[in-house]
Amino acid sequence: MSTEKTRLLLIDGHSMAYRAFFALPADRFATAGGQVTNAIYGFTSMLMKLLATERPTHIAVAFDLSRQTFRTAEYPEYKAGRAKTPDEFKSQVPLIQELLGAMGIAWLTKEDYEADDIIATLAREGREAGAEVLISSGDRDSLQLVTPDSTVLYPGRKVDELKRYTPEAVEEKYGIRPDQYRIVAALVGEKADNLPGVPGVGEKTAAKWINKYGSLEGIMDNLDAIGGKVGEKLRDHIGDVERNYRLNRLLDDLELDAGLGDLAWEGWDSASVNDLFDQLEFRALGKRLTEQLGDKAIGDPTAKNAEPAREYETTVVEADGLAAWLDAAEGPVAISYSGEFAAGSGSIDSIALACGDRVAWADPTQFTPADDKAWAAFLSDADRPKHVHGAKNLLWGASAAGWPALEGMADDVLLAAYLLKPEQRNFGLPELTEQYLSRELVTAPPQEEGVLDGLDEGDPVQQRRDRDTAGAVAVADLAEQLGQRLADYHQEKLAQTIEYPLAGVLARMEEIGIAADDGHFADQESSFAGQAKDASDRAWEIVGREFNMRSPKQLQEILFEELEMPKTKRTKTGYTTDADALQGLYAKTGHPLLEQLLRFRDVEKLKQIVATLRSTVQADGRIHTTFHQTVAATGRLSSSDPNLQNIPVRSDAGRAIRSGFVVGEGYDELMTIDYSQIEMRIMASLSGDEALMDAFRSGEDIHKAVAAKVFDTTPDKVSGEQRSRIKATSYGLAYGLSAYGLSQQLDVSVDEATQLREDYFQRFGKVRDYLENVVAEARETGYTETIMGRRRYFPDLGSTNRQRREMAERAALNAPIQGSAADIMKKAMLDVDSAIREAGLSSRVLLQVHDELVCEIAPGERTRFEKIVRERMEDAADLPVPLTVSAGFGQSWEAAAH
DNA sequence: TTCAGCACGTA
DNA sequence: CGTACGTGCTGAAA
Repeated sequence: MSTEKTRLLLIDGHSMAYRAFFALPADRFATAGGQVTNAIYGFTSMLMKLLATERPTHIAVAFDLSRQTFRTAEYPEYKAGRAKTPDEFKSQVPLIQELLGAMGIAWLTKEDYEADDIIATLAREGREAGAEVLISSGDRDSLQLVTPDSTVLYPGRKVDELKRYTPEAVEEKYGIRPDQYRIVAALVGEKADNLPGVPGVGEKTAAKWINKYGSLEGIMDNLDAIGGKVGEKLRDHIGDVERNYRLNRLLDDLELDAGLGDLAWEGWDSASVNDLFDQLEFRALGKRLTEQLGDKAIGDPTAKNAEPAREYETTVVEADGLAAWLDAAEGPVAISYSGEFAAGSGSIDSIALACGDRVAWADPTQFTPADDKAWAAFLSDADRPKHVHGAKNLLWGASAAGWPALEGMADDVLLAAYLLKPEQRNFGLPELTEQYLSRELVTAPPQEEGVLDGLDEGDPVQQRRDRDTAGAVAVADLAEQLGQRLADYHQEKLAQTIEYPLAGVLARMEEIGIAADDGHFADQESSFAGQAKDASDRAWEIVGREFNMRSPKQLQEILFEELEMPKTKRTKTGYTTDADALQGLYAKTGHPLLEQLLRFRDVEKLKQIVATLRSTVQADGRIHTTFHQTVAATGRLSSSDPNLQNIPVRSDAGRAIRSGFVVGEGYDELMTIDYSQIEMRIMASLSGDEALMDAFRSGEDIHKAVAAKVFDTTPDKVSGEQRSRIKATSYGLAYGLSAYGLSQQLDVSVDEATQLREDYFQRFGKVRDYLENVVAEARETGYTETIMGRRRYFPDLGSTNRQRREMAERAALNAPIQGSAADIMKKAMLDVDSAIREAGLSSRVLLQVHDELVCEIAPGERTRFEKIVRERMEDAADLPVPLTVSAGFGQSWEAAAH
């Protein structure tokens, strides 16, 4: 038997769970089935920390049963006026209790009493038994329980910070003894409990009185001696004080189902906890629990959750040995590799192959001619299925090494995982291994004696070998797992026909890059810099001193404090100084500073863009962006390093930057080709709205045609104003724009904007039905789908938080539209790619900007190439309205605009 | 050095 | 109080 002193930990379950609920974003914590888990996760996390740091021998968690208690019976207004407990929270409480069960921790409730009363009772029992008592509560009333043997852990400012209230700490903070805390609380009142105190009396005043008169009785006896306004208020509210004092006493003599003896903590049941963590889709917590509290585990904590690393034997391929290994490999081969990679290029110095339980490793830079031949034959054989995690780097490296084009890319687990959960942030191989295989990516598997002679663990070659062999095995297992899931969720076709082959197309586009005219960029950079300097000089002169025009903080001081301009829209930290607001201020005040600020912002931004672009021009004189296939939740691509999908186009000066993207040597010109109003066409098609589809079929200027229907006139009579309003309305619809938002954008009244929407839906009623239906269906199923079946999940649609819910509604309404457009463009890119190869053309696609392709045309191919791209784009989807594209040609991206 | 907040570029 | 992204700067925190 242990002789260690009893340490009793008492936790207010609701308060801890509630804190967790508000500290963690609900949308980031939900299972695939839609169960929100943020409170459970946060609660578990806090609990683990408490257990690990406090090491209690006995534990109990107390929960409130309902709002109705003996306190509400005595004073019905007690805790009235509190916001309704969100359903999202309520549904998590039983799971928390289930978790406590698995953790071997007792939890208690008591009809008619609050959790704090249970805690007070157990605390008294503990103290009487000579235990050291720790109380974790978010209710200040628990401070009355502090004694030399009872410490209250009260949440601090940060979520995971707990302040230890010992008698000394209470005294330091409030200037009174813990047993006097009830008097402070009674005098000051507790807003959260709807217990008003004495107006004007705070903790300081209360402490002063208590110290002067010793007790509440003492204060009551000397009511008339307390002078001033506060004295008067005290006398007016003394009834409230007495009531508060009565109600805030925690009862410590409840009859409970469990006593101290039942609270001994034996440890957590690893099998149950791991099962529950699996069910809740908590990946990292199990590991943390084992690390922090492995000694308190009952059963093997690693047994259930962590599948054992697969047994495999690594063959280090010797000279001329690759062919034999490959010949003996039957079925799919998983490939993992490493090397050095830059945008569009790379070199590979480590390759691991896994097939069943056979694993091979080789350094391809050491291949003999025979190995090279076998490797090339394997890579280019479409009948030898290959599995990878992220093909693009391999494709860059393959191309740089002169290997043939890769065929038979049967599975890319990176892309598969993205299709299953497009909103997930981290799709790294270690993460996926843990997520889908419930095991760690072991980088140093047990090795056969002698296999690794001459290599020590710190050797970089050895490290690559360990990492890649383990990686290849993980890829092989993941391919199986994810393949099944793709089938279950009907994402297989999308994976096989769109995402997997697209990776190859993107890798090539990245490798090719787009030619840059650095002389042009340099000229622009200095021109923008000069203009920025000028604007800045003038602004400083107007203000009378130098300041940093790039600093919103300094700007706010000058505009709103020194110049006392009217306040703009609030931000988290002050008032906005964005361009819209500055323009508004200029309209109101006409202050010359604002002109300079706006001009500065404008040219400074452009300068910065050009400077960034210049820094990314590679030795070949071209800019090689990276396209990301697993980032945008809707299915779009994104672009980075640099982002070539947000090069300015709206202003003249901005557009001039596009002149710096030019046709490369050996090519004739650039072509830009884009879909016209693709999202609106999709909206028309998906809604089946005849009027809107007609408008598109008419072939007229779509916004004019729509405006004519809304305003009940003919297209030729539509004014410019009418057209632009309708255009904004049409696009706004696909984003879930509110009447207020529309009014802001069009600078009209909300009434007018509302009317405009009404008129619009009057003529295009099915569009409204469709948009509403999308959201309703997503609420039912939990997800939306694009025309190609791409899914996106929306756990927040059931949120009780209005802002979150409405945000989810707008995103859900937009997802099928934006996502279908992305599907279509991806399909078009693949079709264009095959068609180019079939036709044997040298022209090529360089960039994709969502609905636009930028291409480089080889001499003499313009007509044929345009026809191919145009047709493949137009035919990429079979919609009830035509997909139309328009193209332009020129020596630069700007000149190729149309 | 890292991070949040702001601002702003595109479809 | 309009969806989807990426980048650079400031200023505070570490």
